[in-house]
Amino acid sequence: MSRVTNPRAYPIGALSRETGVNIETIRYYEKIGLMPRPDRTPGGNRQYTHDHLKRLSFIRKSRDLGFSIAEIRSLLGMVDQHEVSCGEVHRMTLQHLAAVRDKIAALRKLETVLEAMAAKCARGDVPACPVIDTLFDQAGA
Amino acid sequence: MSRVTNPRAYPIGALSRETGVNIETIRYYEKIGLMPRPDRTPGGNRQYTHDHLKRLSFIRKSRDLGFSIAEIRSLLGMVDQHEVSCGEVHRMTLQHLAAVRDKIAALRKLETVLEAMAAKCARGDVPACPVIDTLFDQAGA
DNA sequence: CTTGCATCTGTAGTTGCTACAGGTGCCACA
DNA sequence: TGTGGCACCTGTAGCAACTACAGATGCAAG
Repeated sequence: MSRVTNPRAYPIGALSRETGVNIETIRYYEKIGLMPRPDRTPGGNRQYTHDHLKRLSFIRKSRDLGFSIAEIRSLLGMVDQHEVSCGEVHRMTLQHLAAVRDKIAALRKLETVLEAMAAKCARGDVPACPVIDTLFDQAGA
Repeated sequence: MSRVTNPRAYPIGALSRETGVNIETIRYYEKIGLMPRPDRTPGGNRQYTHDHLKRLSFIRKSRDLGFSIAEIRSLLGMVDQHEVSCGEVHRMTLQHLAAVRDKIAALRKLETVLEAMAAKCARGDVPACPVIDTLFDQAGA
């Protein structure tokens, strides 16, 4: 009985390193119920398993893909209930894809406007600033 | 002396309508010092002038272009001090443009990945969900 | 003078974390 | 066996940029 801690368990720091998710963020995910509460050492330190690692990686990747916490919760909910409805997942993916495309389109417009503004004063310092003028021009949309 | 309120002044609701900025947001901008405190009616209601309208429109447009509150504060600071350094404004615009382009590039990548994921299950409901599988694949980056 | 919408203040909630403060656990090394 | 010191603990507050109340007044028209 020399070992009190499970040799196959990771402390939170290891999980953090492996997944690239901040320690505070891991605890935050636990608080909001996205990650299950892990076992603790007698002293109270969290002990994670490989399953936790897989789950956290899933969350991390989904976040990287821009899924919201709510969306991830819904995806994991299906996984947890062993009721992965591929149709539903597909629908969520497409919906998210549409949102991403909208965002790209909006940013492109923005890019164009910014380019135009920048181009106006590209010739150096002039008394009146064209960028400021543009922003102050007519009261609204 | 029949009129107590200035006929050339707008109440906050009118300013909101003209600029498309939420009433609560206008008060918020005042609280954080982005908008100056307007005069009040004897009863305490805010009375805005055309200058306020111009300034708020400026803020609105800048926000629409994705400038942060801090950036707008800096732009307005130059305006307020009658020291509009066109070079500095130009620099800020270009910097912001670069950030926008970075964001577009990131979203494009994301779009590609999401498309690929969605395409995998486009053929209908299959026992294992390819999207979930992709997200669960190998533990990390 | 009443009706009722417009405004008022102040606080709390949103999303997704991050950053403390002030305390313990754990483990290797002597 | 003791101790140094990093890892970890809880809990709270802060970030951006608002939004959403609650509960109290202002103001103008009929």
